[in-house]
Amino acid sequence: MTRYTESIRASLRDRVLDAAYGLVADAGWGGLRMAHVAERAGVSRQTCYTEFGSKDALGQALVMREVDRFLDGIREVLDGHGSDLRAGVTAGVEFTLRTAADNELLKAVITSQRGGDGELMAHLTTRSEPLLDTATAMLGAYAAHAWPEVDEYSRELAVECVVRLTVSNIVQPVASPEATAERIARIVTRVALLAEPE
Amino acid sequence: MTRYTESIRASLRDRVLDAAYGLVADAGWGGLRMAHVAERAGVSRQTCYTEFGSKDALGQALVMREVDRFLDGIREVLDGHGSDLRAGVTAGVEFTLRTAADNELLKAVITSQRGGDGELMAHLTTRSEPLLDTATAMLGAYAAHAWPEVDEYSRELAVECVVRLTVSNIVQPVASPEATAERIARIVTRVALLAEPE
DNA sequence: CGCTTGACACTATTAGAGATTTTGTCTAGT
DNA sequence: ACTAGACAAAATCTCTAATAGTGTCAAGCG
Repeated sequence: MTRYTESIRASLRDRVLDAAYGLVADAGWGGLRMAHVAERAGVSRQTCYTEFGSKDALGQALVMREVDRFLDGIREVLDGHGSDLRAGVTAGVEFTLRTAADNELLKAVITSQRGGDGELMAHLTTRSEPLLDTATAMLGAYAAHAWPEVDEYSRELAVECVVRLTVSNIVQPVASPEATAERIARIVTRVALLAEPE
Repeated sequence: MTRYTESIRASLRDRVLDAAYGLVADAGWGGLRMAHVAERAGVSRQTCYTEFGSKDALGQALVMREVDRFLDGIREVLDGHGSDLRAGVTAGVEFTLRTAADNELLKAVITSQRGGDGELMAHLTTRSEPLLDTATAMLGAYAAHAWPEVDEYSRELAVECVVRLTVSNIVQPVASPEATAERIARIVTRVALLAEPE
């Protein structure tokens, strides 16, 4: 398989996945028809099957793509803020809140929401459950790099706070993403920077 | 209506509610039959209707009782720890985690979980939504009393942390209630006690 | 009175048969 | 490498009849 064919195929996969994403957003996973996906992607139904194998497999590929994109986004945001952990956290949290707000699918994955329109998740043992673990690990590594002077236990505490508070604010938002991110970063800074009292 | 009749009636209501609680736990709200409730409570079906009016009304009464009991429990736990906020928070969180663990109904209310076996909540505008708000307010008042030297903003931050982290750990537990409560109290202490850096 | 019992209409839930879609595969054609 | 059409098998919808449950009434009992 040549390089060229590979890139063609990749763009084809992406077109199909894009179509699927839009249709799932409109009608939910249950209302998704392979025929519609094919049509919207400008491709034959058969091609979808040869490329993905089955509707379920297409679903898996879809959430895997979304998850990977999200994780890449987080990585990018974090890397873009060098050693300023506070700024990194603020930006990362805001990015996550915004993503969850306008990507129903990722919101469902992040909050581990079952049932509802996201019947999609019903059978996704793959890279969807470990999402939060991966994000936590990434944030932990970033924290270790950006705040080497903080002891490990405090860093752990802080990272757990970021993740849990962020998810909490996705499920039950009270303010804008900016304001919330700012607030969470503030909390987390305190958790990390205060040595154990008493 | 005499005092005596009142207490008789109250105990009758309680017996019926107890029966309903057990049956809901077994079969879910959807699987609950008024006839079974009456039978288990040792009461006629008609009595249930004269007392509560309808199945839905009985459901409301049930969750209201559970919510009130929970709130009373929190109040008691908090009051039992005088001015030691840290101890109070630890005990309160542990109480909440334990309650959620063995009271499916309250767990559903606390986490605002919709659908599932708790189809009960589908139509409860009453004292179920404000639960977290009430608990938050109680904790806030308690904090103001136990930690007067901490500025209000820091207290707000800390209270929000307790509530959100507790709910988060109900939804996704990683350790025992004791360990988790201890951890949350530690985090919250840091949030409250650290003056704003930079 | 306060409760039980049995009877009742009305409504919601369930079960099954049949029609209709959709999935997933195959084959021939471009 | 993809499209197009045809197809069996499986899933989903639809409608009907039967069943079960809710909510109300009136009669009876201590």
